[in-house]
Amino acid sequence: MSSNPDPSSSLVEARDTAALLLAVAERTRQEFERAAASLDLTPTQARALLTLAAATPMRAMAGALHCDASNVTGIADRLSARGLVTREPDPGDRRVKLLALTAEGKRVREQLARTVAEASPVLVGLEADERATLRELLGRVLDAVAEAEAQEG
Amino acid sequence: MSSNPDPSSSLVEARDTAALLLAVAERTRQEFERAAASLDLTPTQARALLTLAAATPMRAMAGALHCDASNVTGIADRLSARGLVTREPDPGDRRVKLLALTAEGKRVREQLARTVAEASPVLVGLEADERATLRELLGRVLDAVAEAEAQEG
DNA sequence: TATTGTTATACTCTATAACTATA
DNA sequence: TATAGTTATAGAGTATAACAATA
Repeated sequence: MSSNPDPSSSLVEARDTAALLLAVAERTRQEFERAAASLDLTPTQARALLTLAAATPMRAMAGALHCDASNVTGIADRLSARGLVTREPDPGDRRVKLLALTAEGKRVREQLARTVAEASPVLVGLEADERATLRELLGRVLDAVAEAEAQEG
Repeated sequence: MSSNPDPSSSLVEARDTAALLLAVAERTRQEFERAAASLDLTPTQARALLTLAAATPMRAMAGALHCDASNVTGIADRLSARGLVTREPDPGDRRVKLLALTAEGKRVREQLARTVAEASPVLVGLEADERATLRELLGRVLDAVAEAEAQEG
């Protein structure tokens, strides 16, 4: 070990990178929360809205939000009370209810997506070519994580 | 606009980068939550613990957690009930209570920091030189955000 | 007067367990 | 039997407003 300084210093820099990513992630979360609040949405409601590119079974919504299925009832209730989503029957399975955006829901979702994108930390401080590099690296990270997940189960 | 394709395509790629960062941030949040849960901590409790490198006034903790000061009472109560923190008087100002880690709190905090670092998405999928590039870019993003914040107030 | 921490209150998110209607 | 959605329940985080102790 002492003959090669790389292993330990590599560990250190890996942790530095992890800490930096955690800080940026924290910041991103904060901006997301602010963007959601500007539209009177909680972070969870905002995440649910962004999930609804198409009508989605409530069970699938629970999966997308990484929460228990019982939570989706309340989340859908509150979005529904604001007129942003409706529960539609699934033609193929009468147990299933599909969450679908109303016209107003679509408007709010688009505004949300715009606001979130505009508030992203990457829009300040990086040039176009640097963003390209960042995109490449982040894409690799996501792919690796997805692959690791697929293997483990 | 049509004479120069760059502005619009640049906007598109900027949004792609923002979306990618959001996805990685979401993933990071998820791993953080899992690491916290493995030590029977909620995400908020874990964030509070990581803040406590040194004894911290409750007011400052509220600032670090970006939450209202009234919340810190309950968060400190629960950490205190588990024997991880204590409330110490501030010698210089009798209104202030300093949150300080117990010996057990220090142990849990260190274990948490280790687990969080090991679970970071950047540890899979990136080589050392790529992590160096990522570190450079993320550092720039953080700096730019901090600067923008300082200007706006 | 202003600030620190607390309490009371209300809302949202979260998981667990038990229930119903369908499959 | 198994699955989709709901309800009941309980704990945690969140903000607002009002309060006591201290500055």
